[in-house]
Formats: sequence, structure tokens, C-alpha cells
Amino acid sequence: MLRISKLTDYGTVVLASLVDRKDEVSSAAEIAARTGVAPPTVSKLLKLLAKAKLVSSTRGANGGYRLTRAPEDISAADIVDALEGPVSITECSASDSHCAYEENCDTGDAWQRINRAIRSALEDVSLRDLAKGTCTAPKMHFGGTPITIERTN
Amino acid sequence: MLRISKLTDYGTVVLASLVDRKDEVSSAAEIAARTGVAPPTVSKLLKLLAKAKLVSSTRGANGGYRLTRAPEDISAADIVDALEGPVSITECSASDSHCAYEENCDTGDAWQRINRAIRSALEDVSLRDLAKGTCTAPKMHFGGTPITIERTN
DNA sequence: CCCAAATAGGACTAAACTAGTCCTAAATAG
DNA sequence: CTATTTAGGACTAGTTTAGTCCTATTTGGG
Repeated sequence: MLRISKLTDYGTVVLASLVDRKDEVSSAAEIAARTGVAPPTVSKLLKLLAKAKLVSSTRGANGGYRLTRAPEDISAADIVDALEGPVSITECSASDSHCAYEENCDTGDAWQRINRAIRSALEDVSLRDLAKGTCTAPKMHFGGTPITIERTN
Repeated sequence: MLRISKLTDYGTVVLASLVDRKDEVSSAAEIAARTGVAPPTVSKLLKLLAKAKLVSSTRGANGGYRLTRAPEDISAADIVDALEGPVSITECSASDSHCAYEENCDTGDAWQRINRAIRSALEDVSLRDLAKGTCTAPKMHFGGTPITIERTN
């Protein structure tokens, strides 16, 4: 029940690989090599993460990405929001959807309580916590062969 | 982020429609008429819910479904489990998957903390709570036209 | 005893979403 | 000026989800 997408999963791996490199930039290719995630996918992820301001980018030769904030200040909620959008547990509790029965709806309430609880759980875990190890991707295989994830600590 | 499936959403609507009918059985067709959810879908849902023992079924003429327990004793977690399976937030924290790096993995920890928090949020909300109103489905449309959900209370 | 009303179970189709790739443009260091 | 690297978006393939339908089984009632 209730899965985050693989992309988000990879996203944490990518971000985790930047945790101990606050002062240097890493190119998408380097990150791909380090994490074992396919280069085009890393690239896509970094673009999304840059748009969400979780990483900053430097263009041109010797360019690359770095975290914009300390790993302690990036929460799992930030990552999920960046990569999956702020969609909510039910259509009906998503901010931009409105159901025709809204006026006399009491249910939303219960779902929204659940929703808030989930959010706060996600907000309580920082990238630092997630980066303690980096097994998030593992069960994954690329082209049939299991990938190798390098630990960065 | 983190959506439950529409089927689960409809599932709560279906279950909610049984809340105040503890002593009679309702046929799938009746429930479909009451909730506005398409009959085959209702049927499918009820089979799954019956398999999970959230409803009991009576076959044959005048048969139908009823809740097996009081609405207070059915949690949102039960419903999600019944309709989506006990899948977890990451592949890696799902009970039956094992990643190659498990032995030296500390990350799972953080995700699993999130996972537990989500579960407990789901366990804290009962069908009774969810049934206070029944707008869960609404934003949905069938064949392009918005459906009408009858309130049962 | 037979028929109609129901559920059980599973096969199947279509639509939506996700993952992943690739191409072109713009920026920048040397 | 050229090689490197990000930005942005188009596109494809694969998977998953939603939804439908068919056949078998059970059971109440005429």
C-alpha cells in the first residue's frame, strides 16, 4: 500500500550522494557513476530537484550540482514534493481539486487527518537520516543485473 | 504524493454504505445503486473485501453482503491492506523483498520509521470516522459525467 | 424439482501513468 | 572557439490500474 515511486527512491540515492560534498559540484555523469543509477535518469532527477531548489546547478564546463541546504534541513517531504508533486492521499483532499459535494462532506476530514499525519512523518525525517546508509534503491536491477550502490560514508 | 488508488477510495464508499445496515444484507447491485459506483466495480471490490474478511457474503437468492465487525473496529489500514495489499512505502521496506545490501543498510531504518508512522495514522481512523460523510469518491466522473453519491445518513 | 437471484473466481481489455531515453539549445571555462 | 555541462522538453516503451465480462456455484422460492 502507498508506495513512493522508484524515481523518488532514486532521488534520495542521488541526494544522499551529495551529502558529504557540500563544497564541490558533481556532474550528473559523476553522480550516475557513483550511484549506479542510469545517467539519463540521474539527469532528469537533478533537473527536477533543481527546479524545486533542493540542489543548485552550475552550467558549463566543470559545472554540476550541489545541495542548496544542509542535509538536516532537507526533509523527506521536500524530496517527495519535488519528485511527485504535492498530490494528496485522496483526490478529494488534494489542494486543487474540488468535489461537488464539498459543502456537506465530513469524510474529507478523516482522510485529511491521515494526510497530515503522513506529512508530518515525512517532515520529521531529514536527508541526513536517509543518507545514513544508501540501500534505498537496491532491490532494483538495471537491465536484469543487480546494480551496485557505493556507500559514501 | 503518495496516493491511495481509486479502487481503495471507492472501497471506503462501498463500506460506508454498509455501516448503518448491520442486520440486513445488501446485494452488490443495491450497493452500486446506492453509491453510484459502477456495478462490476462494486462487485469486484466486495469480493476483495470478503476475502479480507471485512464483509461476509451470503450466496444465493436474497444473498448479499454485510460488515463482519462494528464500523469502529475496521480501520483505514484494514481497508488499504485489503485492497492494495500490505505493500510498503519503499520496495526495500516491504516484508517480502530483500535487498542485496541489507546487512549493512541503515537507511531502511529511516524509511521504516516513516512507514510505521503512516500505518499508525491509518490505524487510528475507523470506518465509522470515514463514514461520517461520503464524499470520498466525488471528484470522480463516470463516462465524463459527474456521479451522484447518495448520503446514507 | 426447477428457475431466478446472487456470489465466486478469474480472464480479459483499455486507459492511464511511470520510467527511461534522446535531442536540441544555452551557458561557461579554458 | 571548442569542449563540457546543464535546461528543457518531446517521445517511447513498459507496467500498473481500472473496469468489464463470462462461467460456475449456491440457495431461496414457486
